[in-house]
Amino acid sequence: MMRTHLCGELSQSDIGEKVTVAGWVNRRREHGEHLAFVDLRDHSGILQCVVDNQVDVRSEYVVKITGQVTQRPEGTINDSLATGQIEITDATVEILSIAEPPPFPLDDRADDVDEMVRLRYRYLDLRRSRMQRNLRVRSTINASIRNSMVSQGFVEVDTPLLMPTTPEGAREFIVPSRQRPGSFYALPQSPQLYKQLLMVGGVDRYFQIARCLRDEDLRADRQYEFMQLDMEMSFVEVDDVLAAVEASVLDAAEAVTGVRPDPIERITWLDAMNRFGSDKPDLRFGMELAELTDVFSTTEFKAFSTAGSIKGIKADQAAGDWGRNKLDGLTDTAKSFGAKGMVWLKVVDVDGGLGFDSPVAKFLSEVETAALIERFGATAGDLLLLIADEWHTTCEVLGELRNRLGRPPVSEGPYKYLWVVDFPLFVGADEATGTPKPGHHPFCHPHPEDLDHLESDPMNVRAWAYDLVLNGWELGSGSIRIHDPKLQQRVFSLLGIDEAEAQKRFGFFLNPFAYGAPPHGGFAYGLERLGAILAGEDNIREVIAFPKPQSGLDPMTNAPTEVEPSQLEELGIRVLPPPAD
RNA sequence: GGUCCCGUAGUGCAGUCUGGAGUGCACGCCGCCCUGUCAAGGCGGAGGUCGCGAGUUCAAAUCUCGUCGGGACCGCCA
Repeated sequence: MMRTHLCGELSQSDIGEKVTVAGWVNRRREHGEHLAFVDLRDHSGILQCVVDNQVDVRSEYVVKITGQVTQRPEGTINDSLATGQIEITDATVEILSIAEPPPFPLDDRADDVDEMVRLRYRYLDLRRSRMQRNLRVRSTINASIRNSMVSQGFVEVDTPLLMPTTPEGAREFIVPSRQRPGSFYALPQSPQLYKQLLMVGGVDRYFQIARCLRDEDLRADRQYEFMQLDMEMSFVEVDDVLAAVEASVLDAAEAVTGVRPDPIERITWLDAMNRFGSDKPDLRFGMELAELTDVFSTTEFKAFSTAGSIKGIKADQAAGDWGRNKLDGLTDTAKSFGAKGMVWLKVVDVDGGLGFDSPVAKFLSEVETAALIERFGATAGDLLLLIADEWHTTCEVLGELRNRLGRPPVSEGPYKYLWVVDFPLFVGADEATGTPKPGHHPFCHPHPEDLDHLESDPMNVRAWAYDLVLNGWELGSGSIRIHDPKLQQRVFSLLGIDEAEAQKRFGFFLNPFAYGAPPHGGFAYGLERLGAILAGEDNIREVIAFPKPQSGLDPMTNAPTEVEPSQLEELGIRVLPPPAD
């Protein structure tokens, strides 16, 4: 070994030892001809070495230093450094690599550097303690999840990256076949189909730390490629799946933070929408939606009299923070989410009681005003926001407004995990055909209590489908799957898919179910999202070694690149000229 | 496909509204000095296509239009 110790693991108990450490020169401080301090950095920390200033070492030089661990002289102890009690003296320095000055400081100041610069030089960015910590958070999560799943009797199985294209769901990355020019593989959006076939194959409990790829626009919480803990179990009900997933998530969280979270609360999708206006509510703050439809049952106010659902939220003592311009902006926000408008009311003192400062105050009766104040428990200085629309829009818009007004950054504590259960089987309808669209995916098992009205009232059929939410981010989702071909065909029929089309689109997946499929269900959750939140980051790029910016163009490798004409020739591919505008 | 914000030295910024010579700050870098510093200190120095291209103007970092790049979000992500 080239070294005897890591920089960060040395302490006062090593005083007197002769050691060899190696790493990068974090900083050098010169003090005349024969004295300089070199702060040596490796992934474990920083260690001060006292060296002869005749040695020419500069920032980011890679050096090996041999010397004696020594107690620092009185008055020179650095409390802000973990190794601040000690230093290496009688040091001999061997330069292993020289280095150009880095394009940006490799300390906390780089947090403010343009992210493109960091990504272009990601290999330098990764030397920083923040990135080292974040990669190790990811590693800890993977290790504890793997351990948790194995200890629960799950079997780790790899599934193919090259698979057939499937028409449903996210846009796929496709890979041309050389041996069959004109045909293509698709990279998996998830191992969904394979893991269900593993259940048919008797694996019983499967898991995989799986790479998934989706060719959809990038976001703070979305990359083209991401990792998920993917799992599937046979002979189980909803509670069994949730318990297995919960154990792995809590194990991972405990391993990273040192604190085991409380058992995860559950809420139904319907309650989540009614109370928080979201299917991924952030429970770190209140500001729940208040039901107001009944308050306005006989109202003269036109905008309210025709609405199917009226709800509102209250921002405590926020009236002063929201002037006309900002409220107009908030109204535009509400409209951009589909609302026809937004009513704001500032609660003010009027003689003998409370009233409203609002453009619509004059349209509200005394009874309605009093009922609103009472329903919200409002006091002077509060700001009320009301939305009147069809139920789903009312909820969703208020959920968005609630987040705008009250939501802390996702990375801020405390951690609030939440199961959202009983999702609807169908959400909305296809505009062209009028048939319902699957809420989760077409293989999701309807709730047995709702099977009697599957055909007569499909939009009110619940699914055995569930999501895991952390601080308002969807970590993952899952469901109990349909294992009975007859039930599967009922669902397909509702989706407007006849047997011939089902065979064509999903045949390779459905036919195996004729050979004896066990009841089964599963789940998958995103490891970058969990990692980011546990690492205190609000962007998953910060916990990915080599992420891509929103354009998907890699500033470090310049991918994607053009390929040689001969490569295209071999694949039977001709590229169209760029479209003329 | 859309909305909003950003782009000035290697890095972070000020200057832009109200046009007047690349005017400036901090860090970093290079050289010299310095034997107890620790995001050391002192002195000196180098470093600029104000993202790019048009337009307006006697004059553009500054105003206008376009374009490129980046970010947040909507659509999209079964």
